[in-house]
Formats: sequence, C-alpha cells, structure tokens
Amino acid sequence: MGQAETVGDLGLSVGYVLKQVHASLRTAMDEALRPLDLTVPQYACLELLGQHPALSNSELARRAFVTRQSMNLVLRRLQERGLLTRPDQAPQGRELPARLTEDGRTVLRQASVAVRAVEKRLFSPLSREQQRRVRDDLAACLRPSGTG
Amino acid sequence: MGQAETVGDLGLSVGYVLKQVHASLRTAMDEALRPLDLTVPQYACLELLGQHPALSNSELARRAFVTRQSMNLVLRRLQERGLLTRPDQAPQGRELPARLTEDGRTVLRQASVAVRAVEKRLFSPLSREQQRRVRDDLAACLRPSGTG
DNA sequence: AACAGTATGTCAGACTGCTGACATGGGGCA
DNA sequence: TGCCCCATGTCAGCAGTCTGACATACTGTT
Repeated sequence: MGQAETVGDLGLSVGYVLKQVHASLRTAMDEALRPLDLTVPQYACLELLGQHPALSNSELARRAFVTRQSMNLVLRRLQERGLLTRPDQAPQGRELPARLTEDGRTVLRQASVAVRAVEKRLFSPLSREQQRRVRDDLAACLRPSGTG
Repeated sequence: MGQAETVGDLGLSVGYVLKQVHASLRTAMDEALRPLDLTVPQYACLELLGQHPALSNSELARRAFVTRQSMNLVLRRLQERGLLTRPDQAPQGRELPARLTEDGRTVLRQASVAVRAVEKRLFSPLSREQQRRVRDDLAACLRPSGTG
C-alpha cells in the first residue's frame, strides 16, 4: 500500500486537514508530557490554573473541552500528587477554587516548555506571520458558533 | 464567572485555538451524524472507503487516526448493518479489503452532505480564499513530521 | 418569605479507545 | 530451503470519558 500517495478529495477538506494536524499535535504532546507523568488534560488543567488562578472545576472543564466529571478526576489526581490544592469547604456558593502549589508551578513550568517546543516544531514550516494568520483565521471561526 | 472574557495567553497559542476549532467541529459532526445513526469514526470509515475502495482495516485505521483494534470494531458494526462487506478469506496475505455495499453508498452520500454542510457553516466566517490558505498552511505542517 | 430556575460538585453505570499480546502470512537473505 | 523481520487481524484487559442522576447553594420573581 502506498503510504504517502495523493490524499484524494479528503485532502481538500479543511476539516480533515485540521483533524490530521490535531492528531499530530496530540501525539507529540503525549510524548513530550510522558516524562513528566502528565496527560494532556492534566497539562491543560495546570496551564489554565497557571494563567487563571482559582478557577472552579466546572470552569476548568469548559475551557479544557471535557465534562465536569472528567475534570473532577483530573483534579483529584493532581491534588493527590500535591500539584494543586482545593479548599475542603466552598468559600462561597459551591465552587471549590483550585490553586497551584509550588510543586505544581514547577511541574507546569517544565511542561509548558516541553509543549511550546512541540508547537514550535510542528508549526515550523510556517513563518511567524503565517502562524499568526492561521491562528486568527481559526479564532474567527469560534465567535459566531452560538451553539457551541 | 465571565464566560467570554479575554482568553489570556492561551488564546495566543496556535495549538489551543486549533483544539477549540477541532472540538467545535467534532461536536457539530456528532450532531449532524446522529440522525443517520453514525459516529464520527464510522463516517470517516465510510468516507475513506468511498474515495479509496478495498482499503484494509489497518490502512483505514491509519487514515482515520485510530488503532487497528478500534477500526476493527467500527468495521464490524458497519458490516452488521450491511453498509460494507469483507471477504471471509484474504485474497492475498492477511488483508481483508472492505467494500461499500449499495446501502453503504447511500448512507455515505447522506452523511457526506450533512458533514459538508457542517464544515461550510463552521468555516463560513472565512472567505474561500482564506479557507484555502488555512488548509494549505495546515497541510504544510504535516509533510515534514516524519515521526508521524 | 416562598418558589422556580440555574449552576456546581459528586456518584454510578456504560461505552469507547488504547496498550499489550498472540497467531498467521509475505518478503528478504544466507 | 530455512530463518528472520515485518505487517495484518484478532483477543483480552485497562484507563479515560461520557450520559444520567441527585443533593446543595445562589438568584430572581411573586
């Protein structure tokens, strides 16, 4: 079987190409994060907390594109490892704001470096200008989707 | 919690934006395919077979970004539904080339229309020229990644 | 003050996909 | 021919995620 033959009509689909790049990125991130014993959702959680401290479980879930239930497990694992803390009781309402510990910040820093290297390598065929344009164009597709 | 506040530094990451668009696309495809009782991997399998008849299980798995084992289950379901056929014995080697049935082609046609409509809607904020450029730029990121 | 509506955190069950492992068939080389 | 390596198809076991459900806490209305 030819392995790199012409990709046919699917290659003309923006969605299919998008999926390919996403799959490549996901695989590369998995490999880069494995030495740190982190999964991609766990890394996403740390990164979000690093940039938005005291985010609640539900809010983290939305931004990481998983359900509250899944994010809940992620938070527990990270809490068991001492990378973040959550109050036993809600300071207000039911939200339990999660915060990175010093260890959490250290791991996040290492993970962030690894992931940025992965991104840089993956998108290296594009100039900085092209990367910016792709990012902005893709971002433009998110705003109007009131449904999702 | 603000729901559409400035996305912080993560919004500047091509990878994060890519993930968002991918999530939107995935969700929209799920909804569009549900009436046809098809999952996204099942649709991918049909689409691949429509464009490349007689592809083997392993080859389909590679192109749909799943494992052989997962694709094997997809093929069984589709075979049970009579949307495709596989020979009981391998005509050569161990490969069992799958082929769409007439029903399979009919379902594929409907699914393809639905999915193309989803893509068109999702990327509607971009001009055709922008869409072509995004596609080509993303495709450029796939070639050099010899690792996969 | 009482109510409905909404949002959060959590538990239980089911499903999907992946990793690991095994047997079979083909191609290359001594 | 016999051996080694690789690819394919398949089975078993496990982790991750989702759907559905429930109790709790805030908000707006009457």
